[in-house]
Amino acid sequence: MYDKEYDIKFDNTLDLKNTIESGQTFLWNRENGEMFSDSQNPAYTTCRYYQDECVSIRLTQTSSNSVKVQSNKTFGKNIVEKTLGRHQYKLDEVQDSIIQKDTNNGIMKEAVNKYPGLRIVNEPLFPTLISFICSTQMRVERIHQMVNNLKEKYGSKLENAGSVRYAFPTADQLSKATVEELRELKLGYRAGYVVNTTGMFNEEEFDLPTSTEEARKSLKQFKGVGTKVADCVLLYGGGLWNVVPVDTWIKSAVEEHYPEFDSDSNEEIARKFEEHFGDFAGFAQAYIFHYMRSE
DNA sequence: GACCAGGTAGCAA
DNA sequence: TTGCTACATGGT
Repeated sequence: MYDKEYDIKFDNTLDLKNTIESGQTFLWNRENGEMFSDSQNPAYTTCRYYQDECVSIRLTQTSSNSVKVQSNKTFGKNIVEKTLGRHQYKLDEVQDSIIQKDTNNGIMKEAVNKYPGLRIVNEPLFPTLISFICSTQMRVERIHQMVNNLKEKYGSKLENAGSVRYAFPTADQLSKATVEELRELKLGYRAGYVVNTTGMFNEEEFDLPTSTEEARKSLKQFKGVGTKVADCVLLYGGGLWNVVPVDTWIKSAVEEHYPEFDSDSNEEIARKFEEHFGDFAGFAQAYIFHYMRSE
């Protein structure tokens, strides 16, 4: 299945497991065993479209700052570099920035020190949009299950040497789904949002505006997309690192550790957090989120 | 059996 | 604008 193999070395530390399993992306699966359970150094697989081709990828961590990429296509390497931010930034500079700006050096420093290789992923837009529409009022484990259900029912199947992989469906493929079918896949009330949003989404023409505010507004036109979901899409699917999605975990972290950012409005918390931490505020959010959840 | 999970839409005031 | 409430589903 994989005739291409590459090593990617990062300038700074990379923690593959915590990056992929910290609720930023639901597009990867462990090769053996369930996600979000104890395991030392799992291999991850995904299957996706790139330039109209279906690409299968297997990823393993080989040292504290390198991964091995196996793929059926040469550009499997490019996909991994984009997803994990090989060229976009130096993680130590990002971490220095948010720790220096922190008003509660205790918790932020602790979170960064606990997960020094945690990065922000950069995944394709449409799968990220649908994944986070599914995420409302759901546990991370079940979101992952819903995404896998969508892949298996509507995505392209890639089969070779006894292993079977499914790509997340394109908007065109997913447009065949009905609300009834999606309810059978346990999407609950989100089924209608997914059908509606998929119908509105034109994969070729949709382009995220460059300004954060305009981009957020354009995402919120889709059904099931409010501020929090839009912000997740911007951060994990749009590469906008200044954006801070505020959910129940961040809300309680703010109440406990950052009272100066607190407000009745999650949107106001988000903007205060963004304003304070600046360009890398989304990283600050990711460290706090993962740290709170793994307590 | 209540309560909660990476919230949002729809409606009233 | 702000403040309710219903919404599917499964785990604790």
